[in-house]
Amino acid sequence: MNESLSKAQRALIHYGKLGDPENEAIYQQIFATIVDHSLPPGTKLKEETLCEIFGVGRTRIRKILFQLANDNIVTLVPNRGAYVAYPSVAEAREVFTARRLVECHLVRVVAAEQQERARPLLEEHVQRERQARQAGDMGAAIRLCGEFHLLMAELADSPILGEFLRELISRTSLIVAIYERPPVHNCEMDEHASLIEAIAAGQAEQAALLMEEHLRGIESRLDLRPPRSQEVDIRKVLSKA
Amino acid sequence: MNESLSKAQRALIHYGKLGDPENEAIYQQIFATIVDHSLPPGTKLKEETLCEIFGVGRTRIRKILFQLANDNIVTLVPNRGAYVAYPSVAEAREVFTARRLVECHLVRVVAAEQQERARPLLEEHVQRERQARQAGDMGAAIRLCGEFHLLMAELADSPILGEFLRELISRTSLIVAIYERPPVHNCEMDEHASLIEAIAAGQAEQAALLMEEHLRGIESRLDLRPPRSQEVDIRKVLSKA
DNA sequence: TCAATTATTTTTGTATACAAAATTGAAGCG
DNA sequence: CGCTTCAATTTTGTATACAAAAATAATTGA
Repeated sequence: MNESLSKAQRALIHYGKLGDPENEAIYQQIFATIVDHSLPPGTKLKEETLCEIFGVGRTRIRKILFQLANDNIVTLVPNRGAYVAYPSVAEAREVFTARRLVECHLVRVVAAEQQERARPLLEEHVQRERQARQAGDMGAAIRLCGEFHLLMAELADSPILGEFLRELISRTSLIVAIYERPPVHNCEMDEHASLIEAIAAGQAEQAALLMEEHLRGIESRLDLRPPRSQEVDIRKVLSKA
Repeated sequence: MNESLSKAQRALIHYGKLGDPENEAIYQQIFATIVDHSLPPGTKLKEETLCEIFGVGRTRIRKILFQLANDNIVTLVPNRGAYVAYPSVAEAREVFTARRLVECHLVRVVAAEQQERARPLLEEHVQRERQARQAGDMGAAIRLCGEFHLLMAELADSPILGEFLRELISRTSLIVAIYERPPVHNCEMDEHASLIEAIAAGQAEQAALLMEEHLRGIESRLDLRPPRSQEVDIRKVLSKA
């Protein structure tokens, strides 16, 4: 067989991007730890340390860090190493803009085409999140809250937008970790509940509106004013003395 | 300094994702060759061969292939190697859906907020594309046509949506290579021209509409009927004899 | 004492050697 | 002649050794 395009190729055997299941597991573990705020933004991720933790060589850790960088939750600085990403205010704003665009679209599709399938799936999920929150497991709660939004892509049968949304949601976690104002309940549960109602009723526009408000609500509970700590003109500050 | 978050980190030194400029150049070269249809979908990309071509070790080629896989224009099959991606019909459809969503949004923003800045930039670009086409350099024409669409993200100052769009556009190139019907002029030049008019006039809704039609036009000139070569039920076909 | 410079250590980047898996080609059997 | 089985070859996956760069510590001279 001299043919360049093999059947296996067309069949699209999707193993996750890292090929090996063990690599995938390590990736997921680091990913989860970043997203649930256990590793705060800016944390240095030294290769050697990760090697020891997971008992693998540097090659594999390197591949995983590169993947995380592609997810935009890790920043790779040449010759300096990997850090948990620290999104800027501008990035934060655009993440929310993009989320509104994508999620309003998805929720509209789901409400229009998948009302019946949606309700049980979504309600079961909200239920699980409620339980995690009551049990005090905030890590799981954050993860489940993100997954709720990802379910829209699943229901709309939109893997490409889903993958993009997955990125946006994990970046949102970092943004919240950096810019949250003291008393923040990330995703209000009752907002999810009323969203489910609109979807199940097939009210696409109403659902889109609720999603829009929901996301604006999250954004508005952050402190995204431009002039943050850095950005100070040393000259002006010091010339007062 | 024991601090985990360094100043260099915050400053976000964006070197391209591959760190080294030489790696970036190799990446760009392979990327361009795939997108301009020199390497057709399904082509096997053997590591050793690429090493010889570019005179570098396998480690670096590997990183570059991994990056291309993240762009979704290369598929990595575990233990089998890298292939130029071969998007399915379903993927093709979703790429166009996502493009309509993103590009209509961007063009609306540009028409509403950047009318004055937009016209000269866009017209100069269309001009260059026209020249390439007349010179018969179809590779450059394809590239420039894609860049025209990317300019919207630039003008709208939306790097995140821009990066996503960059992916979608390069995937479109593969899709066109696979599913085009005989006489296809990829992006109609005059459609771009009327789009520029609407933008420069600040007619956001009109511009969005034109973009929508433009993208639907491209999609409609493809042959995206579901039952393609594979997908045949062997039993049914053979039981007739 | 403090700043600048140099030496040392640490950490990342790349090539390469070796192991594992897949492909190819050759026998062997029906 | 076609099909399976097994060996030989090719190709990918990973660890590791070494080079390059950055961070840290020590030294020197005002």
